[in-house]
Amino acid sequence: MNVEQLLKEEIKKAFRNLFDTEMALDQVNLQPTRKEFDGSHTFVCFPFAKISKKNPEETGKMIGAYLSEHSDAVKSYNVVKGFLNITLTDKVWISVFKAIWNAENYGFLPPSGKEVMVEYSSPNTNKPLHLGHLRNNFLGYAVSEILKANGHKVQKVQIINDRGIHICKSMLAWQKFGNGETPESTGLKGDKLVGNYYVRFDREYKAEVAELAKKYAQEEEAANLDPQTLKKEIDRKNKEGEPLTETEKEQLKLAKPLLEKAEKNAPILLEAQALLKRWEAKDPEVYQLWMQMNAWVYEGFEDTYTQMGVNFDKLYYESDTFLLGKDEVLKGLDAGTFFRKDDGSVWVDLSEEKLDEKLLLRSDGTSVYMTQDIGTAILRFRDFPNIAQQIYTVGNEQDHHFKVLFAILKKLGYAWAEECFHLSYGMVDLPSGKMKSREGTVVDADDLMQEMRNTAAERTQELGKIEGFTEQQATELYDTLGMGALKYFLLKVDPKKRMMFDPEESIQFQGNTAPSIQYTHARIASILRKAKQLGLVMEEDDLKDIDKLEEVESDIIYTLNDYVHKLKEAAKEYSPAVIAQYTYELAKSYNRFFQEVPIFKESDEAKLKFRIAFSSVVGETISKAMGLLGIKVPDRM
RNA sequence: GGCCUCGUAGUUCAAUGGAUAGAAUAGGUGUUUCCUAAACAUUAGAUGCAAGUUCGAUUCUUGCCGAGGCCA
Repeated sequence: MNVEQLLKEEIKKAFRNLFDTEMALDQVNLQPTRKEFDGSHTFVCFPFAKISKKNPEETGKMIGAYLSEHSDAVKSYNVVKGFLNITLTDKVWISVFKAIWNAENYGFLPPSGKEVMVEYSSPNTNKPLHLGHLRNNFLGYAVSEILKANGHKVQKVQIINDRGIHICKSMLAWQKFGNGETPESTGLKGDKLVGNYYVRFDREYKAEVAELAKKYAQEEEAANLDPQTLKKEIDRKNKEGEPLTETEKEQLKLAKPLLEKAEKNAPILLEAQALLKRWEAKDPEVYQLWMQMNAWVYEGFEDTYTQMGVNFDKLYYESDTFLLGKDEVLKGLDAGTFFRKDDGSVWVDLSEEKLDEKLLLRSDGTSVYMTQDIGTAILRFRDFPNIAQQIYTVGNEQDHHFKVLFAILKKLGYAWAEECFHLSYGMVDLPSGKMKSREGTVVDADDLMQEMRNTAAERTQELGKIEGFTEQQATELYDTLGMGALKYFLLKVDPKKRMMFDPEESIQFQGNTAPSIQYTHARIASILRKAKQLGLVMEEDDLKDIDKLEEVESDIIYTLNDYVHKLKEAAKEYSPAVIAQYTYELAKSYNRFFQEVPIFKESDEAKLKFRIAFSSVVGETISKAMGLLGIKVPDRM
């Protein structure tokens, strides 16, 4: 039974009989009653004053009086400043509970027949995963689960950016300075090892740029100028808001072009570019090395994904799709959708879409990000012809990129482009500001996850909560709690918003956190264990003997009933935060119930059994909701 | 320079145009003869500034200030 629907029907009737007006059902807007007032549903009367030709206060009173007289469901009402608050009878709540309790698969909607693809993760293969990737992965995974619970079929995929200049940089540094190091020889995870060489490349590169720029300065007869050092000093001053001296301004004008020239001509960069060319020409030696280093990275990523608890149905590799992208661009060129400039580069004109011109192929024929994204999108729809929608979980710094991508696909005549969606999420900031790998202010994903598990272990041991646990059970619990805390922290914030992560303060286990919710679940599990021991099981008939509920009980039934609404809302908004907030509310109300209402002391057996069944439903709902977020719940903690 | 986000308690986050702007943390004060105190109860504290739209604006519009991003 749907309470809201029922109530709306009744209000509709009230309008018909009181004001002789026929309302559409969706005109009747109910909202949850704020807790400082009595009631569960609130009808806002202001918009209907015109229909009733009475003031809102009067309108509310008339409807309320009508309802309490004519409807079995309404126990009482009150009107505060034009807000009609409706209290339903306990009988209604009991039947709502019964429906949920009896439901075969409560919280999972029937199959919709819709199939969607969710892309998430999609890292570069030159660096280990960091905090930003964690938000991405948890978000993509949770959205996938939410869509599944809404009855859709979901394909989880990612594109691995395994080609390009970045991986060549790591390869080159490894060739030059690696001395044949491998993950085995160093004991490092593969992604970490490769990442180290990327950093090494950058260091060498910077040194060469500084050297070269100095040399250029000497050639320009500005022997005293050290462009790199000058630039650093000026950047620092700009950042801290210090004014620049006149000499510095003069020197900067001189140094800038020299520096740019050096950045383009540093020998190590030229070498990396040469390596990329050889890779594109499928030089066996280069290819071999590339496969080797990528294999290391994948192995490392695989480990990190396992820790994160995420997975994929299919992986796409940029090295497989970028050529398809080129083909599509050339086809588009032939068809006149794109145009070629004098230097041979290929462009698309999107001025009609209020976006400007965009490069698709460089003058030397090499592809850009856009090229391969076109290829990948097309390939995916070939692989999965039934998908209605493609969702890209990518940070909001790419907002413009995706606008352009979707516009291009539309221009190429792909109807499905209309249904492509960029699930854009905000950056994760540190107290020190933005994460920058070059400045070493990155929070490594593996390290952070380990730290969370350690903290969970410490906290649990402090509280003395692992009596009777085996070593393995304890380890599992620490993982459940630590990873839960981390996932919940990153998911409870609206994905669209940028968020702050303070490593010190973010690791909390009290309040609006996963461990606190998990704790509620463990308490419920404890009650259920005891009930089982006592052989207490509720039968449907027991519900007939209950005619009165505690206030907190009907509150919780309202919340349980609201789960499906939240599930739909979360899917519509692509927001796991909706589920996170909901779960916390539910756990919080249950904690109040736990505190206020005794269970095993209850002398009325029907009530006692009801409270056990009721607890069980709350526990299951918590478990399901947390499951959507990829968070496990323990039975003991 | 053009375009796009975002400004809410000390801090981290909420609020389909609705009521006295919710939580959590940090700070006060309480609650363990009772099913797990990672809990509960209680107290104090906020919409960047200025206009406009209306019965009503944190939400919509414009301007300014501030933070971040994208495109050159």
